[in-house]
Amino acid sequence: MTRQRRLILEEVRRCGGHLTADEVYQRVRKSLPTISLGTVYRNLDVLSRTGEILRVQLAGDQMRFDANTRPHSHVRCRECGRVCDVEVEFQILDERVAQQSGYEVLEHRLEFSGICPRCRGVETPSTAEADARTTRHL
Amino acid sequence: MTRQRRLILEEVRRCGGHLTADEVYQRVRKSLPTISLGTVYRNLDVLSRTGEILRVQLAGDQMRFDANTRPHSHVRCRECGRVCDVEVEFQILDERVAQQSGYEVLEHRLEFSGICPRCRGVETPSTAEADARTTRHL
DNA sequence: TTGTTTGCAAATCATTTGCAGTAAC
DNA sequence: GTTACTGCAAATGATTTGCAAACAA
Repeated sequence: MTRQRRLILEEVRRCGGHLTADEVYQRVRKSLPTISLGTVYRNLDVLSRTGEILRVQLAGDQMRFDANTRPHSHVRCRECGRVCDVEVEFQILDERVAQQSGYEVLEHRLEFSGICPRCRGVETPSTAEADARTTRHL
Repeated sequence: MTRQRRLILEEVRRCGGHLTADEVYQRVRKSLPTISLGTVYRNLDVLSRTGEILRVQLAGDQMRFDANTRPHSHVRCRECGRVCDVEVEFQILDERVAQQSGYEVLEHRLEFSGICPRCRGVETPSTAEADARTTRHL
């Protein structure tokens, strides 16, 4: 556990959202200006292998890293890129897929997209609450 | 509609599976050796915009193109990379996500992964049938 | 000390783009 | 005869890697 690795992990945890490698790099650089982007990539890789952070791969977007390691899905806004975590019951889907394909299903990856409350102009107290758990991916 | 575009569309349709741009390029080159990869990319882009083919984006894999334009999901085998189409009922999921996030959900993208029948060594007549609808992505 | 990790720079690899020439309508 | 499309080659951008020096155990 080097200083670099500790700082990277702290930064991903502090943000709470879904950071790209470069975003992590820019943030860590503030306290450790000599760190290199390669080191950030290598450490994000190690940390996700050991299960301390989660690798989030949204279609057509860079890899992102999340301190919330509980498996979960995402909704992405097509207008502003904002991303929100959601939880969905999958068991029935997995069974259905196994039945159709004959595969033993071990994992699923689900991403929704649409228009977020803010872009729809319907920012109400209840949607504002959801917005708090949200990350903007431009 | 140029010769290039027609040949590219034919090739995607003939294969039936999920081809990468480079795979399309290699195949079309057999009948039109002077075609360039850039042209293939540009035409795959046009054809997917006009809805004649489908852009398939599996996590951590290159973009692929599919003649089956009906929206559908995929199971990918972790052992051999084989990919099979599946259809799943999403309406309930979309509603759940909209409720949780406040987003207006327009689209979802779902990918399953696990072990395919062949890799599990349980190739039976019924799984062989599913295997026929399958594409291998190495 | 011994294996791991670093910073740096160069390499990869899929995809995109600028441009001048060519083909479609 | 425009306008869109092509081939080529170079640019892009995220990610990975080789290497010698530096560090953590």
